[in-house]
Amino acid sequence: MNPGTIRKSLESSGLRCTPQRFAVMAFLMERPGHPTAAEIFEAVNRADPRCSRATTYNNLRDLVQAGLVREVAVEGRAARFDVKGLRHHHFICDRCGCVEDMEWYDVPRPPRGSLGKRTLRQCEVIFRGLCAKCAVSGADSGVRSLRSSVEEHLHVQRRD
Amino acid sequence: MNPGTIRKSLESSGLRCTPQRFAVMAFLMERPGHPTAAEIFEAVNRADPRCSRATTYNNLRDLVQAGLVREVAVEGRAARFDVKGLRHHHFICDRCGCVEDMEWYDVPRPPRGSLGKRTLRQCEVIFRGLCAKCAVSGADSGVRSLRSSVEEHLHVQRRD
DNA sequence: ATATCACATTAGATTTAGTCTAGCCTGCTC
DNA sequence: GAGCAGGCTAGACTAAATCTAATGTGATAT
Ligand SMILES: [Mn+2]
Ligand SMILES: [Mn+2]
Ligand SMILES: [Zn+2]
Ligand SMILES: [Zn+2]
Repeated sequence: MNPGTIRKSLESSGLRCTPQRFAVMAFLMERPGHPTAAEIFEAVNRADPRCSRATTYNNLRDLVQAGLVREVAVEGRAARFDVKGLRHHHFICDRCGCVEDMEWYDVPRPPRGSLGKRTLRQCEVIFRGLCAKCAVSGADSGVRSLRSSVEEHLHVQRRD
Repeated sequence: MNPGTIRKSLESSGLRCTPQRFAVMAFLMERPGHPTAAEIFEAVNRADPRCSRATTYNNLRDLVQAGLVREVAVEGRAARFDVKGLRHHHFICDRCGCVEDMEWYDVPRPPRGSLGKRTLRQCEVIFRGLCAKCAVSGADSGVRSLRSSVEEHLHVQRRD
């Protein structure tokens, strides 16, 4: 990824291009696998120890606020981060918690009236299930299959 | 809510109906506002100090695994819990982080082929924006409006 | 050139949210 | 009533993230 591009995207969002902020952004761009804050800190700090933990977290916060980076919360696991390139949805694995990109498509807005006084900014879809790796290996362990076997036994329809 | 109903739903999911487990479930049913684990612990423990923190968390884990309760992760905040009654989606407030129920509707499945070897269990929609309270009070502060003003200034289209 | 100011960064302490441990209790079966 | 499994407890522990108080950096003003 061209350094000039990162520089420009930072500055056009009103953020100064400091070495630390640049490094966080560059790492996110060259590693599109939704790393956690801890992973980002470790990698950036190893490459250049001039970026402390507090700075990594501060910069992630700033990048999210500026709309350049997305934070993805995952149940029971550390948050993951994602440079906002092309629009996309997310698939989250029930077993390993990994986050994967899914092709984007338009989501129908909520039915008229159900919104009340709320202000809608975004509709996103989250797909859940087993990632390719988890679906293949030992397809019969983990949360997902525990659930399945309970339901199978009870002939119950799960409601989400 | 009828105690018998709770009892039955626990047992038909293969969970024993202990006083502590019942209390957690009962609290979730009579307080449909997506409380955090800490709130649940505090309330249940106050009503009956025989339910410790570990037990509250263990029971929440068991209830989620059994499919009776849903856990909702929220960026930068504690997870929230939700009894699975009628199907519904969620609205999460950008500013205060509250989680609100939204009328359910069918979500189009991901386009054929984009799923690969993954196993799909669920598609859920998450709406984001400002809740009624936050939309009304001081509609011009907070993350949302910082973003908006940056974009307005730059004439930039946000991509999610 | 020097002062000033806002913003950025730092190491490490602190808080928050949740998990783990080791032992005890309770109800069921033999 | 011994044995056993599941459940419960207090409190220690851990992971993730935030806060604090001090320092650094670079732009502008004098
Ligand atoms: Mn992504
Ligand atoms: Mn809900
Ligand atoms: Zn997986
Ligand atoms: Zn709100």
